[in-house]
Amino acid sequence: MTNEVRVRYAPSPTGFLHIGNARTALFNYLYAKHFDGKFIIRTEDTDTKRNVEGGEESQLTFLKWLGLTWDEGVDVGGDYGPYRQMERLDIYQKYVEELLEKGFAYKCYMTEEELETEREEQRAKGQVPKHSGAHRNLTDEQIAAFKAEGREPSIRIKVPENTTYTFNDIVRGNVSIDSSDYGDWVIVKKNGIPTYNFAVVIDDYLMKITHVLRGEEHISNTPRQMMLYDMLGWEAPQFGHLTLILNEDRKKLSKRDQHIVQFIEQYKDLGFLPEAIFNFITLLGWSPVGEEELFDQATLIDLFDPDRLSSSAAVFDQKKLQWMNGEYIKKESAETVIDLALPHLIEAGKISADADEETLQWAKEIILLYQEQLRYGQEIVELTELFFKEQIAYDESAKAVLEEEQAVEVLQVFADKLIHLDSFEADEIKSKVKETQKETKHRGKKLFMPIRVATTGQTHGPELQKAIELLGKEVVLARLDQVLSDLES
RNA sequence: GGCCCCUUGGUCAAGUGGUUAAGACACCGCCCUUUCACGGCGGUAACACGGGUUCGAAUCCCGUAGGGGUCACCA
Repeated sequence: MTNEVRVRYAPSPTGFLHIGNARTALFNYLYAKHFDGKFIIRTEDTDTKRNVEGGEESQLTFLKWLGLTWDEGVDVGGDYGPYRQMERLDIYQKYVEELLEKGFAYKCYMTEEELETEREEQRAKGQVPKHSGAHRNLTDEQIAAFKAEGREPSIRIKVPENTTYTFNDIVRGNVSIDSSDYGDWVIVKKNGIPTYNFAVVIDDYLMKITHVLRGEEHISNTPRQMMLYDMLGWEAPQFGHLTLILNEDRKKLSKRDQHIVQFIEQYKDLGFLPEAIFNFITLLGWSPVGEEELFDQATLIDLFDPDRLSSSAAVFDQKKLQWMNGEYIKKESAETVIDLALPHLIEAGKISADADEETLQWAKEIILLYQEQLRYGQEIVELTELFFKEQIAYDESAKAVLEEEQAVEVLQVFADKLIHLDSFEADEIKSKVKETQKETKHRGKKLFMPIRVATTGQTHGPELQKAIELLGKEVVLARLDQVLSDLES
């Protein structure tokens, strides 16, 4: 099993699961599953200042919600643990010493101020800020003096000269970057904690990671990591840099883009289905052969082909996600649709949280009336507005319908028939519509539209008879009366 | 600014030297349904630009332009 594919997703517990990170996780997952490999979750928590309480748990919770499972990780264990970097500090220590002994790394006593001054000077000269390596060869006296001042060292890598790092990117093909673009960089911070670029290499190697799929923003980190693989005499995994997800302005999606919902948790709260999000995100930066777009997870795993990963960034189209979610909602059971939508009616105050059985049943029927059109749970609130409003407003197109010459007659006759209806049910209502047709000789649009508009206030909506039933006799008659008296005056 | 990456309709995208340049979302129209919705059918709309290479370029090469990423003791 030496060729076993092992890939990982490495979340930092700094907040909620972002759509971009979810996508990275998803592609790693698909990669692992497609090649019958292992999918590993490793928590990268070395930035202790940015870690947030519950961050790790939240990440894992929403990864699970999306339908991902993993073979190794903090919660499920595995043979290559621990899976949390802050619990691997002693492991890193050994390699830090090796690098120091072999002269690949050195202690740097420069202070933050000195570093900043150096950068400022370089910028002033029009140069790109690059660490000078000033402390590469300190004498024992100098070191003693710094220590006497109470300075703590960080540990830096001596960046090799005249070396070109080339890697065959899974997404982009050959990428090469010269070592001269890098100054000596830090592998262990003053606080003794390793940096990302260092810990990642040690972990990926020890965890036998074979393929690293990560965001494009990591391209410039890759040569740093390759230096380490070289120095330690290890073979590097294969890298693949996924394109970024952009906002409508074609900029990297940032938390400031408030018009775009960006966290998986928010999508869950809005009443999106995990299967739809999984499906949609997979199609952002990857496409299968053929014209199908709706796939379940098993099919996606089967179809996944890293060669078809796109190398150009994609704009996140929320409208299409909504459409796709709607496609999934149509196929869902009544129970699931109700679970998705009902909480929103309650939250919006349309239905009381402790409503009686009859009211609840009524609300559920209303929800199901909209199953064909509902794109996400929360949308139910605006869709069903007409069922909860006392006064309905008629827009221009609605007024135009009511002002057609046959409208009054149709509504008059229809209202008279409804008054005498004992069981106010869709079938009965339908026959009353039919009787109205016979009596008034109006049919089609001329018949239905005035009724629809007068009762619902809308020219578009769900199935009419059922909607009228759910509106209830009292409300319907009141609305008809109101419209008629308005029209007559 | 240096380095790296990217460039097919408004958006997602197929395409790997010869196609009427797919398909999906959105938008518009028509049909079905005696209304609406669903569904079906159709339409508008694209190879950033300029040079090569070639009998022939969206496809290969070189420029230009535009966009993006990155330049931390953050990941």
